[in-house]
Amino acid sequence: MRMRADAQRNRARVLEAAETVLARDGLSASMREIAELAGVGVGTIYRQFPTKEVLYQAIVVDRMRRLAERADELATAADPGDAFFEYFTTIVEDSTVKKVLVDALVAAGIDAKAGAPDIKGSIEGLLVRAQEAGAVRGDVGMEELLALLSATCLAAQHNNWNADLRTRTLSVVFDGLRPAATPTTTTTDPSVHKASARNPQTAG
Amino acid sequence: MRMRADAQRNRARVLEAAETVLARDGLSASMREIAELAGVGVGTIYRQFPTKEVLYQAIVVDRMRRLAERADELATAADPGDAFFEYFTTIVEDSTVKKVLVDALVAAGIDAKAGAPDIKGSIEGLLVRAQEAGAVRGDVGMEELLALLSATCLAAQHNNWNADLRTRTLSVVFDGLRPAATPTTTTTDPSVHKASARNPQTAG
DNA sequence: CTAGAATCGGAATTAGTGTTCCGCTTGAAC
DNA sequence: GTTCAAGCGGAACACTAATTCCGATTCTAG
Repeated sequence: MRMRADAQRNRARVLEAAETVLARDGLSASMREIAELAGVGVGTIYRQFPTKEVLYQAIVVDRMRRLAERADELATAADPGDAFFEYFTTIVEDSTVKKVLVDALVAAGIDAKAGAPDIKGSIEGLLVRAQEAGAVRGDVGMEELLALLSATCLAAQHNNWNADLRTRTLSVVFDGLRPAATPTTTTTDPSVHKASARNPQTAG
Repeated sequence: MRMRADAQRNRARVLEAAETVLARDGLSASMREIAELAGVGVGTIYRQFPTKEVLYQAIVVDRMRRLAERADELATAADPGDAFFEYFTTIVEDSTVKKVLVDALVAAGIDAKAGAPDIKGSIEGLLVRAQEAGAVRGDVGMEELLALLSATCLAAQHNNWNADLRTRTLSVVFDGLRPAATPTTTTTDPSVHKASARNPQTAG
């Protein structure tokens, strides 16, 4: 059975407002604020989403889906090393602004969460390819990778990293992720760090 | 003028209980719970600490002081590299259990906080010595270091890292912090990571 | 245009927090 | 032992936020 037209419109408004507010305030955002921004009463939200948590879920799952999609796209990139590090950077960049993402990414240990697409699998794809290409140490597992990803996202958001600090910090982490000898790269000068050579203009 | 004996006893109890509860729950811990654990009424807490924040401050400042002391101790260690990495590890270890520490470490951007000792200066001492000894890349600044420290503490606590994951994750970060060629160390085998060689039995 | 059900808005309810208040208790000075 | 101010406990208050409820409104089938 189809929804009434106004109900559909309101549902969309609520989702949009929730996305905005949750991005800014994370799980501590209030329903009232979302309702106000959406231009509806709180009751209207509850008609569509039985609890605050379900509303969050809806938004987080959507974000996760997009993230997983992005990972799958990058999985076919020409340079698996670049793809891997770009993906890592993108997520950390996002998390400065998207508080929910971080809360969610971390809160539930990234996986679990009913209905969430298999983002872990998608990321693992990137990792394995990057390792096969020799761009990432072979002895780094998914656990460490997710731990590092959580860590940087959490800090980036919590301390509001600026672009410069983000670049410098990730540069250290990325160097740690690379094989000790960086055998495949053409540069033999150890003072050249890939991470700092990345050009942010390619975003989107 | 001296405090009444029972007041002194209660103050100590409150501090101890607060330390415990805050360690577990961070800033979201409730005064009621602290009072209960301490075996006193909430009013008793407020007699000694005018607000929740002052109570937190007292505990955080104390922790910071101990942390700074530890850093100063390690600053005279024989091997500045070991000292630096050991210190980093210790703090991350602690933060799995001590939620306040992390909240505080991160919330205020580590410095500021009235009355807190100059922990930033102490840490910088360790960093500089480690860099002079060639154990840490010279181009790593305090900002990145604190960012990495925040990041790992935050994640360690939030995701409840176990000892194994902590070791493996820090191993990656530490490798990123070392100079590319690791020139000074006697070991030439790159698969040997100092971090994983640490023996946890020396705690306390 | 009208009926009537779906939907709405936002006041009321519920629950949890930090903080204040005040009658009762207790340490310690004499 | 007496005295009494310092100190105590925890009920009461003020506030905030999630959730419920219901009279008023709005869609849509006919």
